[in-house]
Amino acid sequence: MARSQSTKRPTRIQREKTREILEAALDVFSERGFRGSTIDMIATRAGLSKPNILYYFDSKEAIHKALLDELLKTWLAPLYALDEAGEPIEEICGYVAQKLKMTQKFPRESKLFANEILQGAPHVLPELQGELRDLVTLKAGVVSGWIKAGKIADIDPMHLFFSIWATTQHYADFDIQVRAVMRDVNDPFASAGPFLDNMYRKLLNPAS
Amino acid sequence: MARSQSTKRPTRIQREKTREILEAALDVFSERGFRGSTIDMIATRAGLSKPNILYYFDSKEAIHKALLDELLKTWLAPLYALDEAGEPIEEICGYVAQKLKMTQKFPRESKLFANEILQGAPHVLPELQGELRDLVTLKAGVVSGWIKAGKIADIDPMHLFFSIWATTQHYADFDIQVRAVMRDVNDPFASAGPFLDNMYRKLLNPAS
DNA sequence: GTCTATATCGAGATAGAC
DNA sequence: GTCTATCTCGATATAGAC
Repeated sequence: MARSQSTKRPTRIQREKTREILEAALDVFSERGFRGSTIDMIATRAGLSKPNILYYFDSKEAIHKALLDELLKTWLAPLYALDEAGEPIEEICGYVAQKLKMTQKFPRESKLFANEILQGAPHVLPELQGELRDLVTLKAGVVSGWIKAGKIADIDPMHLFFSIWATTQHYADFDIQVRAVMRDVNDPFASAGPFLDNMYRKLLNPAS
Repeated sequence: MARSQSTKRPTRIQREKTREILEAALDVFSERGFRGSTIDMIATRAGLSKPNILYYFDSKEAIHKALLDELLKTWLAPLYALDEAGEPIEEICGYVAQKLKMTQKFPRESKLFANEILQGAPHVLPELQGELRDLVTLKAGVVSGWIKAGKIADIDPMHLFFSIWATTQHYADFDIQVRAVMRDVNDPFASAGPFLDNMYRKLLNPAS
């Protein structure tokens, strides 16, 4: 039988090992980037041998691609959830809070994604130009509707999303710098939450 | 004579070639990261041969370090310029504008720095924990003074700086994503400027 | 399915001619 | 100072025993 990649019905053990490899690979790739990582590092962290890794995945690139595909599915979920029928400011501030929570809970995923984009998105450019663009265009329309209805201040919806992504993911992607500056604060996320909530409430307040 | 690195008086030609190599290296490193770049790529872009590069620099790492050292000097200049005696809101919004302008003018430097931090700052961690931390602590004190004097709203100064860095550098570091989303906008920076200026004026307004 | 051993290749760095 | 040719090493991927 060929590689498990082409197997129709993976056994429970196969699924578990695949999961363990992806888990180890996420550690390594997020810390060192794709080219800075070696299969040996992944193998060591997964407690397997190098050829054994290549029994489950066709190549180093295949592992990387699998991680990115999985990531994109969950990464956009909070934005999909932005609800036109909800209370505008609570919807957007709720989105900010959820994005920050995801960043705190999944810093490795955030770094993996940042690395990919920084290198020019060689693996996910089509998804950015397709699914992401469509989703952002759709939700920017929702925000524009709120603005026209006078429910929030008049701001550029796209830049609103960019600023939310930038400010939240910063705490994972640049954590070394954040920690270097806030040396004696052990949880930067704790104070980042209220800061960002306050910032976006002021930005969106229709009265100002 | 040994490597030019140890030469006391580099000739004009030596300085020019060194500059050309650094210029080419900045291109390559910012696009592909340190490990994704090869000396051959740098050589080709500089119009030189591989061994010739290694005549001017001891190693690939030495080129990278030279770029980072040079970068740090100019990167912090705008923050140093934040003036306690100035008008608070204009000082901070001026800093935002300058940071955005620097990001627009030096996107390669921004990406080089982002790559370095994302990988855990292997080369500049001491500078982050030293010079950067000291500078930010100092300027956070200035901002705190403005808050106590009632000149700006009560916000966390450190998170203010983080948000400024994140929102401005985002347009260089994640430019592929920004361009994918804003497909038919040819200059995202043009609209980002007013958006950020408005955002920080609202955030800092002491009346709210 | 999992290992040891190995083929192969790319890239950093050096030797030595010019 | 600059080149061609080469050494060397590390890493991906494969062969083949168990």
